[in-house]
Amino acid sequence: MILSTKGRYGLKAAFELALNYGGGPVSLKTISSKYNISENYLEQLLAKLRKQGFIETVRGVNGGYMLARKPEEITVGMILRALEGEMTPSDCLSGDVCTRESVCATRVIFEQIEKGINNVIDNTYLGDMVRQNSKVMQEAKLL
Amino acid sequence: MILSTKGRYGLKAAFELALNYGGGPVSLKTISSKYNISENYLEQLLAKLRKQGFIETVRGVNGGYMLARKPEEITVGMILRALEGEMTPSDCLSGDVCTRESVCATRVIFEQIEKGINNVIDNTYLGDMVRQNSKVMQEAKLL
DNA sequence: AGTATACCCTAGTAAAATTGTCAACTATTC
DNA sequence: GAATAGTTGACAATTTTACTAGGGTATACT
Ligand code: FES
Ligand code: FES
Repeated sequence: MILSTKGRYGLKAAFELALNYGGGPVSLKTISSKYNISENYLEQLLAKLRKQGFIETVRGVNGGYMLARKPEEITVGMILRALEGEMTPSDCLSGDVCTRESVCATRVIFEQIEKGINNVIDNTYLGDMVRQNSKVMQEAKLL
Repeated sequence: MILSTKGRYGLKAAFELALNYGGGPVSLKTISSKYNISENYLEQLLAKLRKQGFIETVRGVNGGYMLARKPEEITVGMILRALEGEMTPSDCLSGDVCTRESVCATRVIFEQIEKGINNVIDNTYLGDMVRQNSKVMQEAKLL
């Protein structure tokens, strides 16, 4: 398992906000009950996204959460990194030099894995998810 | 962080065995001191690899570990999965149906991430690592 | 035969990460 | 001012990680 619930829940929530982009704030309760996620826990995840500038909030009655930018400007990678930290297979890749060996055979592998992951998450925008989803939903209706 | 020390240490050990393929068994102590890994801990990792048929052992004096197959027949993915379990971003992808939604927008993302990872680890063999390493070592010498 | 070497196996365990829960507080609307 | 809804910090249960400890077994060498 590569992603914890933090990344998985948080991405679902971000997708939900993208789905409702432009339609006013969505309350925590709405999201948590739709996806069956603990309310208080999801709150903490959304707080992280807010502190990093991806979502905005409106307090009080009829308040809730909303994307701070267009769905076309937020990548899946931004969301996942905000929640899970760097998406690296090994610490060595982010900053620190390999401890023991000057030339490390496994490092090359880790770099490639990282590249493979980044390639997906940095090139998929929340907007893409919304479009893809509406296409799938339409096809499901046609059956 | 995607891989734990299990996968990272285990892959290093497997690489070391690939490096010595055909040259008799390599002792635990040799590997653990070369890579600065706890002996008893590494033993447990190698036990997993043995139980899944990737390495063989010779007991007694001058004994040690050796690959059970050619380095060209063992992928990085085999090693990592033996140690870490399925390399999936989300449980949903391995067997279980998505719980809440019939059509899940994030599932597509997880599938692509998984595909990206598998693409690397299933197409890289220990033999490739050895060749790549010897090339890098030669280049380093020429400087 | 005896001893040193080296793998085998199980149990335990401290620390960290994960996955939440709880409760008091603040802001907004009606 | 009552109801709604986000904010914050503390904290607790559970699981995973990364080991450690120690006895057991097989082999080689003398
Ligand atoms: S020791 Fe850092 S990647 Fe090898
Ligand atoms: S609920 Fe399983 S991938 Fe979405």
